[in-house]
Amino acid sequence: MRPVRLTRAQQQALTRERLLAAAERVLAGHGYGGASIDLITAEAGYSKGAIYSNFESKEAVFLELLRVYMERDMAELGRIVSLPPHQLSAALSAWLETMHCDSDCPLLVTELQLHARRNPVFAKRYYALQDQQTRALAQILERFFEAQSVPVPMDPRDLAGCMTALAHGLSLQHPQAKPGARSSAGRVIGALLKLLTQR
Amino acid sequence: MRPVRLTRAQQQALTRERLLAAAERVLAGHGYGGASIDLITAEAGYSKGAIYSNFESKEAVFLELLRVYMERDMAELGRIVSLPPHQLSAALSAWLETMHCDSDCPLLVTELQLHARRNPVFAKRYYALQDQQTRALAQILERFFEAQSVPVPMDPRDLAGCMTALAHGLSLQHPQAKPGARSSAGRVIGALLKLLTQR
Amino acid sequence: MRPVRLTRAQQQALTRERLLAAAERVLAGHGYGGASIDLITAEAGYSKGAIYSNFESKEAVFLELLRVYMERDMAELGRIVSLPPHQLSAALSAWLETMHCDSDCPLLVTELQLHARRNPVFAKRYYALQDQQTRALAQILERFFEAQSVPVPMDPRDLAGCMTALAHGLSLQHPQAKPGARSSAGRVIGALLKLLTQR
Amino acid sequence: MRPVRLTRAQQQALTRERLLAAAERVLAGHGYGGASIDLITAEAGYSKGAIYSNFESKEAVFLELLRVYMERDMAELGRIVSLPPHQLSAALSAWLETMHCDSDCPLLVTELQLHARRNPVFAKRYYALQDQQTRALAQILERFFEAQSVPVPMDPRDLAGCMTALAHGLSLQHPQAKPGARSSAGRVIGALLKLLTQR
DNA sequence: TATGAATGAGCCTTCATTCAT
DNA sequence: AATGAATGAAGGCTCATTCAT
Repeated sequence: MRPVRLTRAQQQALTRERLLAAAERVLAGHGYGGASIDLITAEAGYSKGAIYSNFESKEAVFLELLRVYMERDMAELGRIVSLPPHQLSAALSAWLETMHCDSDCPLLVTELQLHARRNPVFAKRYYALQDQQTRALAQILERFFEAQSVPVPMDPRDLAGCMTALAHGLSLQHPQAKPGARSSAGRVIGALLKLLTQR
Repeated sequence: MRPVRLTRAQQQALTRERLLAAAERVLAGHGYGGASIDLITAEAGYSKGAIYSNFESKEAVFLELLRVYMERDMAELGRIVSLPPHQLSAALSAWLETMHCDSDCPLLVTELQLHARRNPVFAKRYYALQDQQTRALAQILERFFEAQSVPVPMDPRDLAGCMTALAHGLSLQHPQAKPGARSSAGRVIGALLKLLTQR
Repeated sequence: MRPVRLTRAQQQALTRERLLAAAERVLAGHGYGGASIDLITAEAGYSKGAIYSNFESKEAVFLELLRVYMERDMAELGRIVSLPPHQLSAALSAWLETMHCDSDCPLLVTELQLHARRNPVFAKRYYALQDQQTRALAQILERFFEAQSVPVPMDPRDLAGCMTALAHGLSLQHPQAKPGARSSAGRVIGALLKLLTQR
Repeated sequence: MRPVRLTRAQQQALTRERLLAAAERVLAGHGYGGASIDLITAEAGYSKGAIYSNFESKEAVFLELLRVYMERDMAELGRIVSLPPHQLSAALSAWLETMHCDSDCPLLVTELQLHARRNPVFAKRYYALQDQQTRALAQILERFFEAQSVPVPMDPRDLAGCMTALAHGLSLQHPQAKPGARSSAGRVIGALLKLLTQR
C-alpha cells in the first residue's frame, strides 16, 4: 500500500496551489483592492499566516498567480496551434469564447493590466507574458487564415491584439452574464472573424 | 468694472469642479481602490474634509465623475453625428484616438467598469450611460458607412461596442504611451475601420 | 396696529429660545455625545452657524440650557411651596410624576449630572443649582409632613435628595414608557411616600 | 517548576481581561461617548488594533463589559442571599455602600442605562441582566425583613428597584467623593432601611 | 508549516469651529 | 444675525505584516 501521507514538499505545493486558486477566485470576485489576505486564505481554507509561509508578500502572490495563469493559457494556445487546419477554426472560437468571454478571465486579466499600469515590477513581468501570448495567438491566426485560403488582412500580431482586446473589452461592457446564456461577446467576435475571412 | 470676487455659489462650483478634476487624475493614477479621499483633496489643494461639503460620500464623487465624464463624451459625439458626411471619417478617427487611446480615458472607464461589476448601485447608472453612448456611436457609424456607400457590416450597436472595446482594450495592452507618440491603438483601429469599408 | 416685525433684540431672543428648546430635545433623544451642533440647529430650523451667533460654544449652550432648566424647575417648586396645605400632597405627587417620571427630565438631568462629573466648570454651576433645588424640595416636604401631622422621618434635605434620586433612578430602570402608560416610577414613589406618612 | 510562559489562550484571555478593565476605567472617567478605542487600548497598554483581535466592535466591548459586570454582581448577591439571617443586614449594607455608592459602579451603570435607552440591541441585553439582579436583590430583601420579623412593606421587587435607584441616584448627586470619606449615599440608604423596619 | 494575536499605518466619515459672504 | 464652505482633529475600523507559539 502506498502511504497516504504526502511528503513535506508535496504538502507545501498543495497549499501553494490552493492559495493561488483561492487568490484567483477572490481577485475575480473582489478586485485587486478588495482581495485581502484574510479573504484569500479563508477561501483556501487556511488561516492568514499561511500566505506568509508560502509567499514573500501579497504582491508576490499575484505575481505568481499571473505566471501560472499565463502558463496555462500558453499551453492551451500551444495545443491549438499544432492542431490540423480543419480543427483550427472551431478550436479558436472555443478558446476565445470559453477562456475570454464566458469566464472570469477578462475580469482577472483586466485587474492585472490595471495593476501593471501602476506597478513597474509587475508591469515588466506582465507585458513580457502578454507579448508571448500575443505572438502565439498571431501564429494561430496566420494558420487560421491560411486554412481558409484568405490573406491575413493586417499584421498578425496587431490582429491578435485586437482579438484579445475585443474579448476582454466586450465582456466587460455588460453585467456578469448568467452562466447559461451565450455571451454576446462571443457572438460578436465570431461575426467579426467571419467578416474578415469572407471577402 | 465687474467685481473680481465670485459669489459663494460660484466659489463652491469651482471647488466641486476642482475636486472632480482631482478625482479624475487620482483615479487614473491610483485606481479605484487607491484613490483615497486624502489623495484627491490634496491633489485639488483642499483639506480632507472639503469633499464632504460637496459630496455625500466617496462613492458619490465617482458617481458624479462618471456623469460629467459621460456627458462630456455625449456632447462630443453629438457634435460629430451632425457633421457633414465628408468630415465624418476624420472626426470619428480623431475621437477614437484622442478620447480613447491617447488619454487616461480607457484607464478611467475600465476602473469604473470593474467597479460597476461589483457595485449594483453604481452598475445601474454606469450601464445606462454606457448604453446611451453606444447608441450615439452606432448612429455615427451608420452615417459613416452611408457616407462611404458601404453597407454596415453588422448590427450598428454591436459595431459600436466593438469600437469602444477595441479602443479601451488595445490601449491597456501597452504601458502608458509617451504623450507625443502615436498610439498603436489608434493605428490599429484605423486599419480595421478601413478594412470594413474597403470591400 | 402694532408692527408685526420684532425688534432686533426680540428676534435674537426668540432664536436663542428656539435653539435652547431644540438642544433640550436633542439632548434627551441623543445624549450628550450624540447631540451635535448640526442636529440641534436643524431641529430648531436654523443652520449650523446660528449657534455661534448666539452662544460662545457648544458647551455654553448646555450650560445655558441647564440654567433655564433649573430656573423653570425652581419656579414650579416655589409655586408649590406656597400652596395651602390641603393642596400640597396632590401638587407634590403631580410634580414628581410629571416632571420627573413621565418626561424626558430624568434623561436630561442624568446626562447633565454625568457631564458635571467630568467637567469642573460645568460641575460648579450644576451642583449649585441642584443644591437650590434640593433646599426648595426639602421645604416643601417639611410642609407636606406638617400638613399630615407626621414628623419628618429624616433630615428634610436628605429626604429631598432621596425623592429626586428615586424619581430619576427609577425612571431610567425601564425602557422609555409609552406616553399613555402610568410610569411605575410614579406608582412606587407614591407608595413610598404613603409608607413614610402612615405610621 | 511550572513554566512561566502562558499558553496562547491564556495570553489572549489576559489581554481581553486587561482591555475590559481598561474599558471600565475609561468608561467611568470619560463616559460612553468619550471612551474611544484609542483611549481604552492605550490605558490597557496595547495598540489601537488590539481591540479588534479580541472583540467584534466597540459596541461588543461594552456589551461584554456589561456581562462580566453583572455576573460579578450576581455572584456577590448570591453569596449574600445564602448568608445566615444575623449576618444579612450587615452584608446588605456593605453591598449597597461598597458596590453602589463608593465606587465607579453608579457612574458605569448609569452610562450603560443611558446607552440602553438609545440602542435596542444593547437595551435587550441590559434590561435582561438588570431584571435578574433585581430579582436577586428582592429575594435578599425578603429574607432581610423576615429576619427582622417585619412584613415587607411593599412588593419586594419594587423595593429592590428603589434601593438600586437610590444607590445610583444619590451617589450621582454629589461630586466624586474622596476615597476615604463615608459617602452620604450610604448613610441615607441605611437610614431609610432602618425606617422601613422600625415600625 | 501553519496559526492568529498584536501592530500601526491608513481609510472613510463626523464634527466643533472659523470666517467670508 | 445667519449662512454654510472649509478646516483639521479625532473616531471606528481594515488590513498587510510580524513573530511567538
